[in-house]
Amino acid sequence: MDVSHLLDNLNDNQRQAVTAPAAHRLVLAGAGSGKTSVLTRRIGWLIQVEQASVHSILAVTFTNKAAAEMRQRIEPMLGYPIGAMWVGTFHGIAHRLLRMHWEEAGLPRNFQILDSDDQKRLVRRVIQSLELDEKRWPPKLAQWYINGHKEEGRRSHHVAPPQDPQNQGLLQIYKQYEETVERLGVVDFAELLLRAHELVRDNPELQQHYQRRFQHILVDEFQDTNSLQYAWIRVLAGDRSKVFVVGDDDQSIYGWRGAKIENIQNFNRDFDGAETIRLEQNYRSTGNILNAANAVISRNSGRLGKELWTDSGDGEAIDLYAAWNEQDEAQFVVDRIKAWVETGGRRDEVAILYRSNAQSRVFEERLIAAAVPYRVYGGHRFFERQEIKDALAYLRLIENDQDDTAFERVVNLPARGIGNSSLEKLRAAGRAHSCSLWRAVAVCAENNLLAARANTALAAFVGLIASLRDACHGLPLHEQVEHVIEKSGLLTHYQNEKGDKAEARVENLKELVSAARNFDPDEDVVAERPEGMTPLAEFLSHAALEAGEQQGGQWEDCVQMMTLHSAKGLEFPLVFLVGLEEGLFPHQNSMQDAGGLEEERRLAYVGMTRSMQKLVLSHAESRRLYGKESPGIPSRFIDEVPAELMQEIRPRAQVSQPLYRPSQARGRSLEDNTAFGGIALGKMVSHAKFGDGIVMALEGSGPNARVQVNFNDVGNKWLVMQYANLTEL
DNA sequence: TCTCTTACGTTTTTT
DNA sequence: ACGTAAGAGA
Repeated sequence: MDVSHLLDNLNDNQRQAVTAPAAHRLVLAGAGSGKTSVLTRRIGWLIQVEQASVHSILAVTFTNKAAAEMRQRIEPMLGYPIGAMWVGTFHGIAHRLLRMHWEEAGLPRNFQILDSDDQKRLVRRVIQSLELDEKRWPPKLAQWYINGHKEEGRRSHHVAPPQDPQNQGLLQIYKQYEETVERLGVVDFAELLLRAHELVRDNPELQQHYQRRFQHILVDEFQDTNSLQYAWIRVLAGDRSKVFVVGDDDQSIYGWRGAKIENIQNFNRDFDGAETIRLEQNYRSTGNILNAANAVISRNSGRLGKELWTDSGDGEAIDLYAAWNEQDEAQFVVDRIKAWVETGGRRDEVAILYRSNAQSRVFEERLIAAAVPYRVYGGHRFFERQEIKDALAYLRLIENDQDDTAFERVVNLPARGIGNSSLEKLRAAGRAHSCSLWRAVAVCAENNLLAARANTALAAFVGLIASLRDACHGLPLHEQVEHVIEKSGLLTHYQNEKGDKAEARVENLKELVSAARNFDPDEDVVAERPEGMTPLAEFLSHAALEAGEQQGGQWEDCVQMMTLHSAKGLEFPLVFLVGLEEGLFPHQNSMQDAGGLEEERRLAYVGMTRSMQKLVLSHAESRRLYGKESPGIPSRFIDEVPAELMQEIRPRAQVSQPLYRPSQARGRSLEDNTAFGGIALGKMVSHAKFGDGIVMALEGSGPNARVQVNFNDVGNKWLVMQYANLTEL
């Protein structure tokens, strides 16, 4: 068989990686070194040369996008569809294992997936049911605690009993959460991985089966794996499979969510006889950009070592702009973009990269003023939108009425007279009988625990769900969705809602019907389709696992704006890396420890290496962020770029007079306002009825002057000065 | 039950 | 500064 197409246009190292004899391999692939190409051709090589069966290959990625891209590149290469090959995300593959072996995994056949928003709500309910103070144990923290333990492979019974009350509370929440999730028959993201790991680890037959089956395991973005994913790969591999991982320790930027850079650093130790192959030739950026990026990243310690190079010349200098403030910075960038377009460049060749989302606003304002179309990455994706989740909650209840998260979400949406007090009684009944809210409805009815009106309303809700379930039976998926949206009253509810968001919501609900119509389960699933899954159940899993694109349609020639994190993997001819100030980038919260700072530096490295032709760095001498104006010290990352590679557009600290003065805060000056008499912030005052208190705020003037006083007995009150008759103490 | 007020948080994001 | 979300009052 002619396999030259697998090796065309590859450099020596790439070729070595593609054709390496079977053994464990670590491919250290620098930014822009053609790693996706190597990965897909490696798979082609295994099949066409090594005669590996498609069946024997497992390819794992982090994002659906990467998985889809890999599939799309492999199929034309082989010339036939690869349905039998397992290509997917960690979560997707884990999900498939659990669907196929739900019984061994101890899950109900129709288990559903909680996304992180669902999970947070559920954690919150658990905290409330334990009567713990949400101030002291915020749901977000508890969620982080639970997922953190799961990602280290720890169930609640593995956690050593803590001595301090704070952690005791968290552990108690974790325990209760485990029980609840079990009862509801739902599974969160971390649970997918943990359960799939336990399934293969603790079940000798399955373990042997999969270890025999997957002769070749390939992993993309290996530097982003967490402990659990690493353990999972190891148990699936056993000691026969060959593991081929591709990654770049210098691009590890997800340590804060559990990724262990040590995994890539220890690969050669843990996988016997592993050999490292480096891809250092870069096909993306100019020499100047690479030299700058190399210089910055060289300050990190413990690197596996790698230096990018190119044979395509130095290119233009890197520009450095010292702006007076964030407005000036944005205007400079917009002017540069206009010049780029005027000289024939496209807008979608330009990216503005920043450390945190809050920075996008100023750029948006200036771009709008200059009538330059743009697109901001991030924000809610399709299946995460409120109205979509509402509709999905109805569908989930049809599929599984034990799902309290879905029940709570829509029991009173649209409003049907089931208020918080009735719900609280319902929850109490559920707790008392350890049953779902669905069953608690019947319990309450039998024992007359609720007001007659609430009882009727709940009975009607239960009846509604039951009738939706009946009506949907046998209908094609999209008609089920359509029916539920209409008959549940959701559509009418959003149609009647006012505001500019409402219209988009109605549109989205209709879009959900189309999504259901276009949903083709076959595309998603291999020959070993899990038996007994309804199309609806598959659709719901799909919605949770693949939240969909940010927004469709707006792709045409727009300036691209995104955080440095979301820029990973992308490339643009012209890149603006903005906000290079100490405290902002590197971010304040990451500057304390060496590890955090090194991750910030890798982020800088990622940002710089996005640029193909021209890189522009900028910082502001003064910046207004979160309502406060503060002076900015140029980021250390600027100093780490060799000066000879940079060209200063406006030399730093040359003049001290800002062009744009920071706008004066429109604070009311209190000195010239006589309405408050001698009353001022922080003073103790006395009121005839409320007693003594301290002045918290002053507002308005003349007859409208109001004062906020925190009274010792009755707390905060707003009082009109004119009538309050306060006396100073 | 709805609307208004107040408090809060605010690095990065995928599944 | 600003948006959101929970809580309080009408």
